[in-house]
Amino acid sequence: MKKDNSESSKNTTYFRPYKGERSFEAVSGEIKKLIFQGVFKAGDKLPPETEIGRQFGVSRQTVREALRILEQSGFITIQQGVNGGPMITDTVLSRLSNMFLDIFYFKRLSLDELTEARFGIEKAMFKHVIERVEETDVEALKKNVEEAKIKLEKNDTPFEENIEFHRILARASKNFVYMIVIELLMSVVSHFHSERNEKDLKKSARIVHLHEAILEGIVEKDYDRSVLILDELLKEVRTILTKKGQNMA
Amino acid sequence: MKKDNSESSKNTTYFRPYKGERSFEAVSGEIKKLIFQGVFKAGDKLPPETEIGRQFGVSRQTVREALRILEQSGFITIQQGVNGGPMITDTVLSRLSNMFLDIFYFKRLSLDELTEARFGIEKAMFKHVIERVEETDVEALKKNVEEAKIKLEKNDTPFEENIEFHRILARASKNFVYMIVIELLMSVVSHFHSERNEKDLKKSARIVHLHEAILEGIVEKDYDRSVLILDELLKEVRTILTKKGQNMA
DNA sequence: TCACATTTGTCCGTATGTATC
DNA sequence: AGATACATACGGACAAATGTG
Repeated sequence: MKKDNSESSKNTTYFRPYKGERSFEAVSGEIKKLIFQGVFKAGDKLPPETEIGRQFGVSRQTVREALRILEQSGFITIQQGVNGGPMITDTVLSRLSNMFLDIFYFKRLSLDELTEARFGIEKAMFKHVIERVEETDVEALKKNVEEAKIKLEKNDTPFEENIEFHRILARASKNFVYMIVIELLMSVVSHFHSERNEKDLKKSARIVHLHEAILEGIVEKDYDRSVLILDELLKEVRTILTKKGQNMA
Repeated sequence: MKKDNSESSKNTTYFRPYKGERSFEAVSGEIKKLIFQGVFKAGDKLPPETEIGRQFGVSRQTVREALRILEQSGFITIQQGVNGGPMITDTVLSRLSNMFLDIFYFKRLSLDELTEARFGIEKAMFKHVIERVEETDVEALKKNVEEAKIKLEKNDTPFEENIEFHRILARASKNFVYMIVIELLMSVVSHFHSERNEKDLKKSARIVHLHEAILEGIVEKDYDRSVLILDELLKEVRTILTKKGQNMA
């Protein structure tokens, strides 16, 4: 804060950004800290911009820039209108995925190397899936495969379902770090599927079939067999994803 | 843009955000697109805020909010002063790491599950390291180990060097996706090392020794032996990292 | 060293769009 | 439909930082 010349100087501000930090950074940092501490939880509403500014002793402009940062980081969303304002909403993972996708474009990465990494990571993760899978996970996987089959019967390609299968697997690993990493990778895959929307029912059916086989292996806790099928699945995916569009501008 | 009532209406604006998009989002999106297209490259300077606003036909305030987004995403940095202004600087990976660290705190993840995931991912990656390692990578690894040893001789703990070892390994995999993922994981490890700065020379020496052994295995392209040592190393790391501070608020 | 120019940082005031009641 | 409360966006001003002559 460079100015504290508020003529109505009854609101003495107890808030000071430390040297070198800009005011809006200090404000966004303070709010983020409150979110981390659990003072604000998802669904809670923050005061309107004017009120936040009053409490921190900064202008609305400064508050707005702070809110932009929090919004971009996935901690809040903002609504206009009478009962609107900034609201705590946990979309951090989605924002992280968007950023990863940006980097993917920016660095001109290839789907080939993405798939290669996915290959190794998913296989490593799968070990824990077999160890820790619970009944609810199996149910989710079964439901997923069923929905994919229904789409196939309607001559519809179950892209999203087939991607979701791997997200469910990640959840079943009971390791949040794997979940995040898989989410990053799959969000890129999902993005390119929705971009070039090619219908290949035969290949989709093959994938659903392999998913079903993996599911059987999981139920029977047959790690070796499951991993073999997973291998086959990923090879299949690889040929689909990398047959064209090696990298993209 | 809600207002286009510029009395000096000689600057007719050809820029309009599409319905639903806010002006500052449109501006940041346009600039980001130019960066992706290579029109702006790292080191280039963007025009000052006022000029950007003039070109897009928006106010300076709107430009500033757009710049906050680009700054937060790691595409630009900003300097005050006469030769300052927004400059294109590629810090996207660093920003992604910061966001991952935020999520790590926010979701109260444990170093234990981080290490578990790192275990699997690094082992999967290592297969490609052995396949694709080049002389420059070996040189970098050797240099790293030497620097770590020098620190040890000075009774200093080579935390950063030991973490950097794994970044170099990731580079040697020649797969940028692995590099990104490892960067995310190691940035968390680095953060916690610098937080609780405990000097354990004995364990550090042991790690450096294992790094050296892995390096030997790489040089001799002895995958099986290298992986065995990597296993040992990661187990060692695990005991160090998880002996306390399972999760942190 | 010291003034000066440039550019970001921050403030205020005002108008308008938007969603809710 | 109208009033209300909120974000969005505008313009103008001054402070602070930083490089230049």
